[in-house]
Amino acid sequence: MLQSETDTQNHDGDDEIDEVSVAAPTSPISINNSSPEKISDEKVNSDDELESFFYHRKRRRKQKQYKLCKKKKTIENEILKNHLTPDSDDDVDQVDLSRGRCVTNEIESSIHTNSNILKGINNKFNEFTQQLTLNSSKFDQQMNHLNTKIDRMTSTTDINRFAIEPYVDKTGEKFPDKLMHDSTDLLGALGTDYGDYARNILRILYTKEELQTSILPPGRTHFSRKPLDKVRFKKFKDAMRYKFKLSSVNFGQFYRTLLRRKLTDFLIEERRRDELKLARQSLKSQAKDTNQSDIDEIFN
DNA sequence: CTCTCCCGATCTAGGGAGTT
DNA sequence: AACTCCCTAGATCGGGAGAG
Repeated sequence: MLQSETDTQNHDGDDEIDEVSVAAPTSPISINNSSPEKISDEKVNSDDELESFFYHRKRRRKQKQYKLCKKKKTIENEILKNHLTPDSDDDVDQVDLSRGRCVTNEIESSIHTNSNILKGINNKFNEFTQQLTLNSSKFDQQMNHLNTKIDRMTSTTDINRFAIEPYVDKTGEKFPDKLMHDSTDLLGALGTDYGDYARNILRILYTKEELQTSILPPGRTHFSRKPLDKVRFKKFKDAMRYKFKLSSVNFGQFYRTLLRRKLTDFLIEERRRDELKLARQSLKSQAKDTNQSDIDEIFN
């Protein structure tokens, strides 16, 4: 086919796909070849096999319709003829009339069966729709129950409190009551959860400038910022472990999975805090200035 | 309304594996 | 050996949520 030729010229990558689709053994062409119309169909261009297949089907349907039409027309003609020619034989008339009635009965019965089938389909469809509505409402109910359960669970669960549960020591290790840094007992510091406590300890162990300019240890050579002092960071880790009685084996995992992210965010916030404050203050002062100038303008 | 904490998305650089 | 690609870890940014 001309179109396919131009297609292959235009899209080299599609060649394989085209070949497959034409040479596929499941192609309807093989079925078509065994049809009674095979001889007449030999004239059809072999390139356009798919089209010829549909063409056969169309032709067969057309022929059927044509035959039906012809039959109908002859019957109608016969009936008409019988009506218009009263001289014809009465017996012959009766035979023709009965033939006509027979055909109309056939058509009526076929219409009847078709309408029955349609009714059946309609009923089935209605049943299906009802079932679907029922199921969806059941699903909605189940989802509502699930939501309620989740709400109840989350309301009674303190995520931060239970998050460290897997890392708590279960071997009965004895933890010290005090961990001094200068004159401050680190274990005496307070915090709403382990994240809050960690931030407070870092604020005790390091100066504001250190927190603003450093990153978490161990740091990397390609980072511009230096890591926090390692000795004090060891103290920080000890404080965390003693305070929450965490297992020495699992502490590394606790630090990596739960704590580190909070700490990096904390350090970044330490850097941003002052900038934000300054920005807010400047905005405020600007607003104040504009207000004052407005007032001055009014009075002048 | 402000401040703080937190999270998802994105950026950056190193390191390993595979290819030329 | 040089290069590219992909993965990983950590830093950073933007913005939402909640407490006070």
